[in-house]
Amino acid sequence: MARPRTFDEERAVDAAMRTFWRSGYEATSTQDLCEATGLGRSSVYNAFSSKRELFGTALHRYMELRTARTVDLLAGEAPIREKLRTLLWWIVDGDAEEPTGCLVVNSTVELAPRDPEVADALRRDRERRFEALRSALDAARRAGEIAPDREPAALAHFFIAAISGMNVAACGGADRQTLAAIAETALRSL
Amino acid sequence: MARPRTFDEERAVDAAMRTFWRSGYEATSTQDLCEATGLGRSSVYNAFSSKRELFGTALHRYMELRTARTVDLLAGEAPIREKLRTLLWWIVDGDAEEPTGCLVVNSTVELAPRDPEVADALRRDRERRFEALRSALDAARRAGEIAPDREPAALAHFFIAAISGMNVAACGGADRQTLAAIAETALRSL
DNA sequence: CCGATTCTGAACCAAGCTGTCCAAAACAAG
DNA sequence: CTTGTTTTGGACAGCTTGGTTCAGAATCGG
Repeated sequence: MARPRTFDEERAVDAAMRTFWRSGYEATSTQDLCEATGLGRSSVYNAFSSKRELFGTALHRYMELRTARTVDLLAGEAPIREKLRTLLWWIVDGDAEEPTGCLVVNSTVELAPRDPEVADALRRDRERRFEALRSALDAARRAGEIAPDREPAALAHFFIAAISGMNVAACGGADRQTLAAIAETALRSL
Repeated sequence: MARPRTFDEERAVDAAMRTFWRSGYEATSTQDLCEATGLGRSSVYNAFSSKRELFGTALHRYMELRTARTVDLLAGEAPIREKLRTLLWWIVDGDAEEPTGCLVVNSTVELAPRDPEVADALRRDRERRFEALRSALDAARRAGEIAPDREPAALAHFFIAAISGMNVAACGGADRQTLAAIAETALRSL
């Protein structure tokens, strides 16, 4: 009963996500978002209300994609060392199609300290990843894959931090070899 | 032979540094810088040329203070484990007077990917820290403090990444206990 | 005290920002 | 086709931004 949208909303969110990811929230103008999505201002504001709102949607999409993949991996059957190696090597071999680094890390640094809503969304996502890690590590400990004196929760926090650190290094232009060295060293704390 | 400045330039840089540190480069307006330093626009522009330039000076000052402290610590006589523990615990017990996190990490994430000059300054600082770490680790290995099969360079990269990761966690609101767990776990990779 | 020079505060500027508005176009349903 | 609703592009508005200008205050050497 009305004119239908001529663009794919999911594609638009995806384009916006990459733009925020590459340039950060503040350095991305609404003009940039229009160009990235290929939409006019009206369409963007009509569909997403505001830059803030669109950022929220984009961040949500990013977290959903990434965290779901991580949770799946950790819930699998492989030995814990292999799971964690896979996790860390996703960062070593980035994706040439995508921006360097990680939108979650970038947003934590740029926005979390001064935006409670973003901070909260990030915290929820982090807790999801933490739980997945902790429970996989706990299972591995019970299965005797890792020493019984290792604290799963501490290890989970540690791996989250190691992953953040690798993403910061990637933003700083670290080469594959450096990232690989970090990954392999981190794995030795198991 | 002319009117002297009525403000302390170093103090002004310090105030600007904290502002960039707390809010990021883009989110800090020149107005914010005037308020933080207590100077008028003319004075700021007369002394520091531009926002970019002032940021550069502030970042330089930050890196000099931090890295000098780190290099001193690592060049000291203490056992390597103790040195590294001190380094990591500087982050666990932050400084209530100062913003959370680390300006170097924040700038690496926000600016390095799109600003070659900043990226270069950050890279030089990182190399200084890397060298200090690597040489301390190498000395420790020769002294038998750590296993001979540990690669000092890999460990150095790893600790830099771990420190970055802890700073990201701090930005995300991690509590002392979490940061302590990360620090202690990282130390186990020695 | 004087002249040269520098600093400072406030007004000012152009450009870019986020967000709004509106008329026209495009469609679905009857 | 008509009617009703939504989308769309482009113009527009109000602010804020980083940066400049300039007149006058301040302070130095002489």
